[in-house]
Amino acid sequence: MSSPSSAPVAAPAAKICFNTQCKESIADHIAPRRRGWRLRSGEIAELCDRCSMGWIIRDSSVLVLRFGFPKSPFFSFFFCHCRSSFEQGTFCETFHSNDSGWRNCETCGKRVHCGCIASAQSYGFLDAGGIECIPCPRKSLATAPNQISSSLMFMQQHVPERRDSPAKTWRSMANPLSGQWRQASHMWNMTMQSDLQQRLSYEFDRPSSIEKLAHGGRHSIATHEKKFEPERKTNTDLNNISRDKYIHGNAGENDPMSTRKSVSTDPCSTSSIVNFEAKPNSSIKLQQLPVTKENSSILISLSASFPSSNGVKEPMKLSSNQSPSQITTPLSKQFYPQRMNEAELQVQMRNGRTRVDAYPRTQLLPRYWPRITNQELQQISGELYLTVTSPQSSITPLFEKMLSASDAGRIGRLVLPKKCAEAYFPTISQPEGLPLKVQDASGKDWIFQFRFWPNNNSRMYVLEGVTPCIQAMQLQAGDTVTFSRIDPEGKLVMGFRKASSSSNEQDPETHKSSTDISPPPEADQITSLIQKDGSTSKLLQVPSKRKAKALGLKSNCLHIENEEPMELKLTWEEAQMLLCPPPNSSPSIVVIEGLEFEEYEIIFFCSRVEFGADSKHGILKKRKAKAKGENVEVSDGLDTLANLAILGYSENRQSSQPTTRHPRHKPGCTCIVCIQPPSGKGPKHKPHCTCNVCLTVKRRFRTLELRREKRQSEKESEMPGKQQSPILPPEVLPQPGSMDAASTGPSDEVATQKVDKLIADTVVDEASEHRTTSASPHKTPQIDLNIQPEREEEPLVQPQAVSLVPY
DNA sequence: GGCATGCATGGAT
DNA sequence: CATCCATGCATGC
Repeated sequence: MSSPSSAPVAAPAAKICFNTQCKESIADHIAPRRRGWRLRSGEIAELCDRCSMGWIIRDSSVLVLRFGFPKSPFFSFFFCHCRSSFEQGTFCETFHSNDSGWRNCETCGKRVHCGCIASAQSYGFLDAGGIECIPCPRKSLATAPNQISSSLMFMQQHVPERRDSPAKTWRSMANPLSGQWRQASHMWNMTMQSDLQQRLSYEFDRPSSIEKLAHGGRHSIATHEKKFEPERKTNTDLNNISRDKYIHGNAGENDPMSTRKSVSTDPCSTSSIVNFEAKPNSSIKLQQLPVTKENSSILISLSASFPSSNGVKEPMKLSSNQSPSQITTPLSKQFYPQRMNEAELQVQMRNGRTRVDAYPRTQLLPRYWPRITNQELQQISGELYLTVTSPQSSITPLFEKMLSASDAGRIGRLVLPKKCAEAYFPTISQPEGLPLKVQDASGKDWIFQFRFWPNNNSRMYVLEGVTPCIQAMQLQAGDTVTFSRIDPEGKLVMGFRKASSSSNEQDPETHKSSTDISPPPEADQITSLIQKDGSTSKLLQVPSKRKAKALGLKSNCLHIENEEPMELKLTWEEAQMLLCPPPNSSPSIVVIEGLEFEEYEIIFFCSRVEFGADSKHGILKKRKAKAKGENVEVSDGLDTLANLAILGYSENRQSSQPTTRHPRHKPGCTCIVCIQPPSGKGPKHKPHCTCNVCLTVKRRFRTLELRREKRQSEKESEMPGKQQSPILPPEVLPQPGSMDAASTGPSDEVATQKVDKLIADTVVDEASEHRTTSASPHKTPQIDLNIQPEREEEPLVQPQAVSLVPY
């Protein structure tokens, strides 16, 4: 049943989801936007929302979205659909076992089904020809881990192996696209930016640690790690294989999601599983992948700030938006602590290699894993990130330490964990060490003497002169200081967490009753809703450790701690697909700068950290009014999020500086849309700037304004009795002529705030809507992806530009 | 005597 | 059992 013919023929008239496991009727107005792969007949498979989302997210991953999780309805939406489409993907087992397309693994000889999309994740192509099933590359990787994708993913396998934390499991989803999904699978290579990330770094760095991580010896993988002998990493053949796979987007075969549960020896089994573990408040990042030329598309990087549980806005970390190969994520930084220069890093990133082969093998004890909360990160970033640091900066939590009595005492010596010091602080060879400048959250610089003294053939690292800082922070024994690094400056930032509140901040739910499954008022709302519809039982669950334990959650799903900033990487097309136009809208073709855009009218909101966030209420409300048939309306939350995500795109890596940059703008564009943050700060184009982009923006704005007015007038004339329900209050809606490229005056700011508010209101409810409308687990369709569409045929990659009307 | 510094010790991991 | 590290303590100013 692996042939497309076995799938129901797309019946546009009936508008039934092409996915045989779904067969959900497709609303007419949605159908045109929910296209899947090209069928042999030349038609395009039409999918329902869920399936199509599952489909599109498997496209090559370039777009980077970061958002708080799970507060981001976008994320919720995203995963709901992912899950709905794929999480139960046992496609091969279910559908394809008897079909053709089987090949033998070149390594083990095992039969591997290569004929279906879903199975594409189960094998990899070898450079020398042939294929190799997942477990085989993994074995290779075990001995040749110095390759970023493999190493990362390999490490990910072990993250949940720790017994002191519940595993976050993630059921890998089936692969709709052979090559594409392999890349897309990278998209799901999540790391916890702070905690997990930290651990990934160290756990991988230190082979011996993995034994600990693989505590319990649940899997034989632990034995593999014992083979992490340095000399074996020189196995260039293996490395090359791994790297090539990675570079060619095939690293998905190495996906630990698959290997971890390698007990499933059937390479076709797509129910591969990966267990993730996320510490509270750690951030999750979907790992950047190198992209091949053909699938390299616009890189969008955006991280959003969402209100933390305590209502404090979390920092928005806008990461770089350069070419994919240039991206140095905090994760990569984490993997490459301070001892690698950017050039090295970039080279290695480009080469798909990590620094682990050059980095001293160290391991942090769990108690030093950074558990910096978003609030703390905000605390740091709030003062530093957007002001002191460069736009492309990112904050990487390094480690933390609970102050001992002596640390907090008047002696002024803060004993540093040896491995932390060696990993993240400058290398010092003399006991005298060197002065180390550390900024606190308020931006104040402190200069400590970073030094050591010999101790039992070892070293004991201390920071001297910390007393003033400790006192300034009013810290005492039991409090925790956190060290983070702002990259790429490498600036050290010191935060703190008071003992009295640290636990709550770290994991607000750990103090809840283990039987308390009621979600926290904010962060877990998505979770709870998803749980209601059953989704979390498979993919999206955001339990606390304790809760997870209490609930006996051991499902093969992704458990992600809430509130964790997350970074997704999507292709531009994926982003576009996420931009759902108003149901009744029809696109208009607009040519801008020589490019044709299929334009849906969506009010674009410019928002940065406030994106989707209501710091006060935490949970955002959706605006209730939605004008029926209103073409010109605020995009719904997802659209807005996507828009904002898109706008986060920046070739200039102005990642930390939120701007209203429009994706259509070219690299280096300095028009107001690109450079003007919502705050109004920064360079401005002159009111009468005649640069191409400004003119374009103005032109587009005028066009849309006129169109909007026209529609409104038409609507009013058609529905005189019906109350006009503009999505935006009039004062928020852009006024004709107000879209002056340089109009960033107070009125604009007011409008911006209102718009942001509306966005915020929109976003959360949108998530709720998607949650509530998400299929129940029983209704969750599996998508029959027994087709291997060629990418060039894929209709989804057709640019479907969405007009983003700057406010 | 008070304080800073550097080393040693021993419990914890 | 080795290592880490919190802290005690000796020494010098």
